[in-house]
Amino acid sequence: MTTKKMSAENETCPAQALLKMLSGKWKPEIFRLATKGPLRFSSLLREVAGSNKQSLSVALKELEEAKLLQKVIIREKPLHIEYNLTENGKSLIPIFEQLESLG
Amino acid sequence: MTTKKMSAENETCPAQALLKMLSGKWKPEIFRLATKGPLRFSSLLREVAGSNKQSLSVALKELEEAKLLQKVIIREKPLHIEYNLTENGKSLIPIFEQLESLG
DNA sequence: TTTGGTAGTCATAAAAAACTGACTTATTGC
DNA sequence: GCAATAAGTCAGTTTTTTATGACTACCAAA
Repeated sequence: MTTKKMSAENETCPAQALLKMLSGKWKPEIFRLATKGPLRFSSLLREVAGSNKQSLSVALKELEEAKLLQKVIIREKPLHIEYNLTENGKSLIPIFEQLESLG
Repeated sequence: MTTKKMSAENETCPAQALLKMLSGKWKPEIFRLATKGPLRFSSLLREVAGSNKQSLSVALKELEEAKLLQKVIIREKPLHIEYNLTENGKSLIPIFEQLESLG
């Protein structure tokens, strides 16, 4: 069963995992918005220009799996879901701000 | 001529450009090696496990275009080429180290 | 029980990134 | 001129990422 191409993720570079967490077309902006406050799916869809449900869904899931965001069900007026930064996510803010300051 | 899909790069997130400079399968490791000293194509090909000429070539070109690396022709024994960090590239080192420390 | 809001999933298609092996260019040493 | 070393390029293919539109699930109010 030795497949010719293994996605064995031979990551020899420690920074790579972190970079990957924020890589792709939508994750950086989603992360930035998350630093401003809780996110809702429908708001993102409206506010993130050019985005689409599927891509946001994938990006949110990946940010969640990377433990940068966490999903919270809000049992209120219209029941909905919020995405918040985890402690892990918050620890990335200073680095993110440094990146922004260089841009 | 309104093409349905424009790659208009609507980058509303300032950090995104920086992240993009180091995105992809090979650029993080190449950058990390560049912080240790000058790079040569053939050495990279040997040292970066699983890489290949084409991908390294593309990655180096992108790092060059992003002004993180610069190409220098070395007129010595066997004439060859070196890739060095630019000042711009060096300014990223602290951020990169922070990323590594979190990993 | 139908309607409306919220938050998605699914199958499929298109675009971008990465891989492979053959081929190219430039310089040096014999 | 001929081979060797270094640094690639090129065409074609595969893999991964992103996009589209239709459809689903949950709850609440009328």
